[in-house]
Amino acid sequence: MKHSEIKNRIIETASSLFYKNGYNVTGINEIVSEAGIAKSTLYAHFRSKEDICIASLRFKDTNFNKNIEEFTSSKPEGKSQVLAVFDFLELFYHTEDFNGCWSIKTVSEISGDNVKIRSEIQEQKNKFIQFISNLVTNNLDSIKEGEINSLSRKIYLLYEGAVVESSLHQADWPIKEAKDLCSILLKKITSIKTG
Amino acid sequence: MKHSEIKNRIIETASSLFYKNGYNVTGINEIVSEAGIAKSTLYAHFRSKEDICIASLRFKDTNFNKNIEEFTSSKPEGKSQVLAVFDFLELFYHTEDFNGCWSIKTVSEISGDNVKIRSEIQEQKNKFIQFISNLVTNNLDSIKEGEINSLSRKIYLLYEGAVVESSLHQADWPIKEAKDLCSILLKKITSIKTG
DNA sequence: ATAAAATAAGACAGACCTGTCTTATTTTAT
DNA sequence: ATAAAATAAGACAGGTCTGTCTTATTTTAT
Repeated sequence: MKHSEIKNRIIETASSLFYKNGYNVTGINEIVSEAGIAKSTLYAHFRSKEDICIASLRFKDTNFNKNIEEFTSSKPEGKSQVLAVFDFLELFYHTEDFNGCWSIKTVSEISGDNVKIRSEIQEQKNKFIQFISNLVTNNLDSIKEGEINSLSRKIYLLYEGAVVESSLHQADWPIKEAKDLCSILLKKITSIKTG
Repeated sequence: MKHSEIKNRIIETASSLFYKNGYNVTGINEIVSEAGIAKSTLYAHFRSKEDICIASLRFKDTNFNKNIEEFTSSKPEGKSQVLAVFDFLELFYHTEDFNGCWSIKTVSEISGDNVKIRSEIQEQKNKFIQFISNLVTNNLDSIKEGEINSLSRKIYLLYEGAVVESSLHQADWPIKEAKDLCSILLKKITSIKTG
């Protein structure tokens, strides 16, 4: 196994365990044993568990962005491409290893003054809002410039609520309700323009 | 201090520490020392840390229900009483010790197969949805019976998203956007009836 | 007043944790 | 081929954790 492959293996193993079982309860020894490497090798690649956490968050984020961009851009342009984020979530929900939002799970576990992890997550979420903003801008040409931010944040809120609540209730009604409400919101936007 | 007062003291201390610092990182010794009692006393009142967790969740939930019911019922009847849940949240957000949603923080930390804690939280959330449902029923007499569930769940989603995201971003725009979207939703409901 | 119950204080077991270190082996680079 | 780097394996330190147990003191109940 190549040097960089080992690093990736650590990140993939850690992010999988963190997501499945939680950050605090997942020990270094468990990561090492699951990845099939030596502990000294892990600490040759990362200085601390916190650094592994950051790397895992970035790994998850990169994957997520790639997948949701691929999915939404494959849908027909217009409102349906915006609503597709909820279809994407529905697919994710029915995945075997769905366990809610890894970011929110992680911030729930860390100390309030851990700025490193917290700001990493905030940045990722802001990028996601920007992604929604682009989606809205590209697909709803009737929208006013000054309304994009507010609309994007609302859709973001619906998405985030749907992830957390579908995981909590172990049901997909939050996803359906969020999509439904988003659809109502988009109708209102376009009806103002055309009406 | 009376017997029951000690039990309450344990619950209040634990729930405060759990909420502020997290469930897993808060140790029994810390609870004991902060409450100013002996460890043997704590274990005379509770069989395990998990039992303290359940008691703390119920304590928080009881308090929350009392406060939000008091607040909303003090507002003028009609839409504004429904929207008041977001004003309540805004007040809560500006509280010194606001730290997001304790339920979601807790489920984020526990193992996926911990049915005891998980189902306790699910029940609490379902009661909250029921509270919103009552609020909607009492204040929007134009609403159809078959729409109450769906509407309540949507408002619930908005509320939950607002709590989690205002905590994550350390800003209150999620609360304002959630209230705004709720307002849009309520307008749509009533306009269908009157229009 | 006296027996019973509750509480305080803290040692202790047994298990876990993170991160460091040593030693031996394997891989890589030149 | 040979020196340098990377990895394996795991002991170890120093700390944490939950829950039990003992002993002594205080409170409660009758």
